[in-house]
Amino acid sequence: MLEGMARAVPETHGEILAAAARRFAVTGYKGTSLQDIARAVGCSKATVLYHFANKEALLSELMAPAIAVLEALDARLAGTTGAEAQEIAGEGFVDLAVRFRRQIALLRGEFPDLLQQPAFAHVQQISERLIAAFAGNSDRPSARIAALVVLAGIAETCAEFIDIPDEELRPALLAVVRRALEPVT
Amino acid sequence: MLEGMARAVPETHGEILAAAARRFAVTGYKGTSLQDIARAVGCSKATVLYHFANKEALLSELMAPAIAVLEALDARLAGTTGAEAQEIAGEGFVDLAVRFRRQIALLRGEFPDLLQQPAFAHVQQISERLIAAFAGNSDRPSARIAALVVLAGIAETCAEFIDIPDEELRPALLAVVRRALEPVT
DNA sequence: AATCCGTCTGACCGATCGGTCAGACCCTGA
DNA sequence: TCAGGGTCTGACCGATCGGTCAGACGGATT
Repeated sequence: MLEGMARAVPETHGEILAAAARRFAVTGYKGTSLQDIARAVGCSKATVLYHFANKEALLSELMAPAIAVLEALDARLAGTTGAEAQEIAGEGFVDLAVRFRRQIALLRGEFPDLLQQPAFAHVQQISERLIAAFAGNSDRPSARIAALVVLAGIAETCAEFIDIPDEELRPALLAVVRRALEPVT
Repeated sequence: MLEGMARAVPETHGEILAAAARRFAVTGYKGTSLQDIARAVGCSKATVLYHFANKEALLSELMAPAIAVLEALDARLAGTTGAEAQEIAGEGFVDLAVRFRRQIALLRGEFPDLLQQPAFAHVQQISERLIAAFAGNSDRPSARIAALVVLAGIAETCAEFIDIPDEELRPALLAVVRRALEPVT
């Protein structure tokens, strides 16, 4: 019955997931059809839908690890204020954005739409708390504007620089974050 | 024959253009169908395609003024270097982004795709020169990374804050730009 | 009255989308 | 040898996309 052995069967599931990650990162979620993914894998569209209930399930499985890390960052942010919140948010989000560059690239411009889906129910509130942390929990409009510039700028930059090594991207992003954020009064 | 009189006929052309601007800014270019625009105007989809050759022509006419200002900024940038280039690019682009917030919002995430279209032939090169100017014409990777964070952050922030008055958004953006850019060595 | 033309529309087109389904194929255990 | 189940696929579905076209309508010109 149960055999803990490694399966010799072709791991189509994983191949589809990997191909979808690659295609989504280039042409976005809406801009990539199941046909595209199937072609990249070398199977039929029906096979993709055999391994994944629907297109949204594919996206959810792809985003799950990134969302888990985002939730962990949100937890670390609880109870912090001012400069401490800015530092934790900056270091944590740069880390996350660099590590999950592909995942960030795939929701370029589709972020508001995809947030509606049940799989991303919490992400909306988390990103609001993240902006507040970047603003040092200040409610001054200029602080919130600076926070959004930093947040969106990091995301877009990570999505753009897919190929350069982490060791080069991370410190440069951290430097610009520390410069750009409005100092707490 | 020729009468310079004001036409009493309904200016459907302008109405379609205005409705398209509003819809595109919310749901993006690809995400807005000609049917959507027609419904917002209160006419048929065929009427939209009577006044505009195709969907791309609608986009071109909508983007033309923003692109003209972008080209003017590019011309002012020619021959500048270092801190001067940073200042001109910063002030000029913030101005442009604030004024044409709707136009920027509509190409959220679709920027790379839409650049392929012939109407935006030069924009690709202009935006590369703009990034170089933000970097103070330095080729250090950290300077270019900071430049992209600023450029993308401004664009996304303007697209997000559609409703707040210009007088509030502009100075806050200018402040974060001047802070964030890497000082020229 | 007849004509003409700018404006507008419903019906239709081929393509593509996400998704379904019956059945083919093959390996395994009885 | 046969039955069962996991894997895979071609054919198909309804919906929607951008775009086309023949013709209806109405006001101005002759």
